[in-house]
Amino acid sequence: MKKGEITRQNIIEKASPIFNTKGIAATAMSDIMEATKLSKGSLYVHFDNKDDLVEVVVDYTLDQLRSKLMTSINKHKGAKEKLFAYFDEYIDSMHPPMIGGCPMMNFGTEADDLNEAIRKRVNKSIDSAQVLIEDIIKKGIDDGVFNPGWDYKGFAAMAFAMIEGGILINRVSGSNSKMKIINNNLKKMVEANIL
Amino acid sequence: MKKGEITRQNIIEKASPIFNTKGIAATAMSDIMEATKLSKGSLYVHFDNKDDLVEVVVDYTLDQLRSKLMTSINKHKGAKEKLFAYFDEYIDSMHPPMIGGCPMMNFGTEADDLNEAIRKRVNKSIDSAQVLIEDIIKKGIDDGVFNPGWDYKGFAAMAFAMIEGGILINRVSGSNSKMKIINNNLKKMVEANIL
Amino acid sequence: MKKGEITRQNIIEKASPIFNTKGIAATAMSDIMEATKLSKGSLYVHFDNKDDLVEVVVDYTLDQLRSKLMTSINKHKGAKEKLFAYFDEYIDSMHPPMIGGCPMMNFGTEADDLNEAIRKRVNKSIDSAQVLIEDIIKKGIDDGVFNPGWDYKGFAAMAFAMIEGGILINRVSGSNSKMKIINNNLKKMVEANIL
Amino acid sequence: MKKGEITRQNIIEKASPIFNTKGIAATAMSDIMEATKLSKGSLYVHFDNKDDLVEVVVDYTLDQLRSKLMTSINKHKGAKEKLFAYFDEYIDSMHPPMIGGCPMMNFGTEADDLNEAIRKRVNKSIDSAQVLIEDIIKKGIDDGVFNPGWDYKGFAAMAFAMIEGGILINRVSGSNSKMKIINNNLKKMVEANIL
DNA sequence: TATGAATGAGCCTTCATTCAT
DNA sequence: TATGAATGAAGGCTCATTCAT
Repeated sequence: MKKGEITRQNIIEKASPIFNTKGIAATAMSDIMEATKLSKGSLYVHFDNKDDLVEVVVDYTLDQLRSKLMTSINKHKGAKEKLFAYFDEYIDSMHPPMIGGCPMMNFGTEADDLNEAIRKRVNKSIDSAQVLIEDIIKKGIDDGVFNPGWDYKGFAAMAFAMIEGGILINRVSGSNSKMKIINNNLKKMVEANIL
Repeated sequence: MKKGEITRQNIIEKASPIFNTKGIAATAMSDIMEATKLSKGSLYVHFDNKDDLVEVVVDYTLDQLRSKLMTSINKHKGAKEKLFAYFDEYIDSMHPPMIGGCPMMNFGTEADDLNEAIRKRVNKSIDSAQVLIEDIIKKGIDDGVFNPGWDYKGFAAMAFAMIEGGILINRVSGSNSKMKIINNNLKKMVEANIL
Repeated sequence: MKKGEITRQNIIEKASPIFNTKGIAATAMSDIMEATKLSKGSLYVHFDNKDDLVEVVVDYTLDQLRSKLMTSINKHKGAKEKLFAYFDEYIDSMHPPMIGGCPMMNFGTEADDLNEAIRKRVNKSIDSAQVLIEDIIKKGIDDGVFNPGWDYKGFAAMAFAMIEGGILINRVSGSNSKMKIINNNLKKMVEANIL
Repeated sequence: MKKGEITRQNIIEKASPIFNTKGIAATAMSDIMEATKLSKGSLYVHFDNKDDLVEVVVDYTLDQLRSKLMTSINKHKGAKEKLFAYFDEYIDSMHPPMIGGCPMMNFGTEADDLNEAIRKRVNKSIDSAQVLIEDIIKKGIDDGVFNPGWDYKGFAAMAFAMIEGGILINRVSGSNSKMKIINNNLKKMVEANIL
C-alpha cells in the first residue's frame, strides 16, 4: 500500500467512530484533523470535501458492523446458535458492536432528507441485515432444524426492528435491561420454531 | 393568557415541527424567526437561549405525540381495540402522528451524549409509552379479555421497540411495507393472548 | 435614515474604492471589515454575500463616476466647453475622477466571463457614457454650434475608446503624457466641427 | 533543447492562454498542473514560485501578440496596407489575436499596483506597440506615401488607445459593432494623410 | 416587550509552497 | 527531474448571542 493509501485508510478509520458518535453534521473537519493529527489541507488531499469523506466513512462503518456480525455468527455452526449470536451482539451495552452505536440508526436518522447518497447506502445495509437473518433461517429450514412453515421474512423484519428499537431505548435510558427482555423474547420466538 | 404567554406558546408550537423535522442542531434560531415572523431579539425575550427553547419544545412535542396517541386509543373501549389503535397510528407513513416523525427517535438519537436534560425527558417519554401499553393490557387482563399469564411488560417493550425500529426502516427505505408486516405480527401476538 | 441604512451606506462607500483599486476577486471581505471597522458578521447583516455587496458597490461606483462627470460638464454652458470638460476629467492622473481608476475598465475586464450581472451593469454604463457625449454634440448641432454633418455617434465611440485606452496607458506607464496627447487630439477633432 | 527545457517551454505555452483568460490571480497553480498534466512538484522544479512563472508567461504572451501582429503586417508591402492589417487584427472578436484577449489590457489592469515587474514588462509592450505604428508611418513618409506633416506620434497614441478601448467595449458588450466603427475611422484618418 | 444591528467563534474549502521519496 | 503528500494561512459564510433603542 502506497503512503497515500495508508493515510487515506487511516483517516477513514479514525473518522468512523467520530462520525458515528457525534453525527455527520456535528462532526467538524477539525475533529478529524485532531484525531488523525493531520493538517486541514492534508485531509483535502485525500478527500475532495466533507461529503466525499462522509460517504466513504459511512460505507466503511456499515461494512465494519457487518463484518463484526458475520464474525460472531460464523463462530457457530447451527442455525439457532447463529441467530442467538446475532442477537447477543447487542446485549452488552458496554461493548456494542460499534463505538457510537448502530450506524444504520445514526446515519439513517440523519441522512433522512438531506443526503440521498447516504440514505441509499444505509437502506441497502438495513436490507441486507434482514436478509442475513432470513438466510440463516432458510438454511435452518433446509437442514431440518426449523419449522418449514415459519414466516421467516416477517420474523427477520421484526427481529431487526426490535433490535434497533432496543438500541434506541438502550441509548436513551442508559440501561440495557429492556434489550435483555427483547433478546430473551427473540430467542423464545426462535425456539418456538425449532422442530 | 397574557400577551407574552401567547407569543411564547406560539413560538413553541411553530418551533416544534421544525426541530422534529430538521433536528435540533440543524435548526437555526433564524429558522424559528422565520416561522414565527418574530425578530431575533424577540425570541430571546421569551427564551434565554437555544437550549432553553429546545427543552421546552422537546417537552411540548413529546406531549403532543402522547396526546395524539391517547386520542386515538380513547376512541375505543376494548383493550384489544385500544392496542390496535396504538399500532395503527404508525402504519400510514404519509400521515405519521407527528410532522417529522417520532420525536423519541429524533430527539433521542441526537440528545445521546450532549444534552443530558433532553435525554432524561425523552427517556421518561419512552418509559411512559411502554407503560401506556402495559396499562391497556393490565386493564384487559382485569376485564377478563386477555390471558392473565401474558408477560405484558415484555410485550410492551417488544412492541415499542418494534415500532421504533419500523419507523427507522420506514424513513430510510421510504416504504412502509415492513411496518405493515410488523403491525400484522403485533396484532397476531395480541390475538394469541385473547381468552 | 435608520441606523441600518446608514451602516449599509457606509459599507458601500468604504468598499467602493477598495473594490475599484484591488479588484473584485482580490478584495477580501476582511478588507471591507478593516475599512469599515465592522465585524465580519455585521457585514453579512447588511449584505447576503460578497456577490450581493459587489453588485451594489459596482452600481454605486459607476453612479459616482457618472455624477462626477455630470458635475464637471454642467459647470459649462456651451457644447464645446462641455465636451472639453469631459475630456479634461481624465487628464490629471494625480486626480482621477475615481480612486482606483475607471470602474468601467476595472470591473469590465474582471466581470468578463464570470459575473453576468456585473457585466450587464458595466455595459449599460459604457453605453450611457457614449450617449452622454452624443447628446452634448446633438444639442450643439441643434444650437448651430457644430457641423450638422458630423458623424457624432462615431466620434462618441472613438472618444470613449480613446479615453479608456488612455487610462490604460496612464496606469501602466505611470505617466499621463499620452493622455495629454489624446486629450489634445480629441479637442482638435471637436474644433474641426465647429461652424 | 534538453528535456528540462522542453518541459519548461511546454509549461509556458500551456499556461499562457490560461493566465490571459482567467487572469493572474484567478489562475491557480493547479490549473497549470491540469493543463500540463504535470505534478505540483514538477512545476516547482521549473519555476521557483507562481510569480516567477507569471513573469515568464507574461513575457511570452506579450511576445506572442507581437509576433502575430508582425506576421500580419509583414504580409503587406505598403505602409497603408500594413496599418490596415494592424487595425484589422482586432476587428473580428471571434478571432482575437490572442486567446483571452489583449494581454496588455489583461495583465496591465491586474498588475497595476501589485506586481512592479509585470507592470514594467507590459509598459514596454505598450510602448513598442505604438512605436510599431510610428515606424510604419515614418517609413511611409520616407517613401513618399504619407503626408510628411502628419503628427504620426500623436496618431500612434490615439490609434493604440482607441483599439484598446474598443477591445474593452467589445468584451463588455459582447458585440464588435463599436470596434468596426473605430476601425473605419482609423482607416479614414490614415487615408486623410495619404498624398 | 419588541426590534434588528453588531459580534466573534467556528465551519468548509482553496491554494501556494515545501519536502521526502 | 518527477511525484504527490503535507502544510497552514486565508477566504467566504453561518449562527447563537448581546445590546442599544
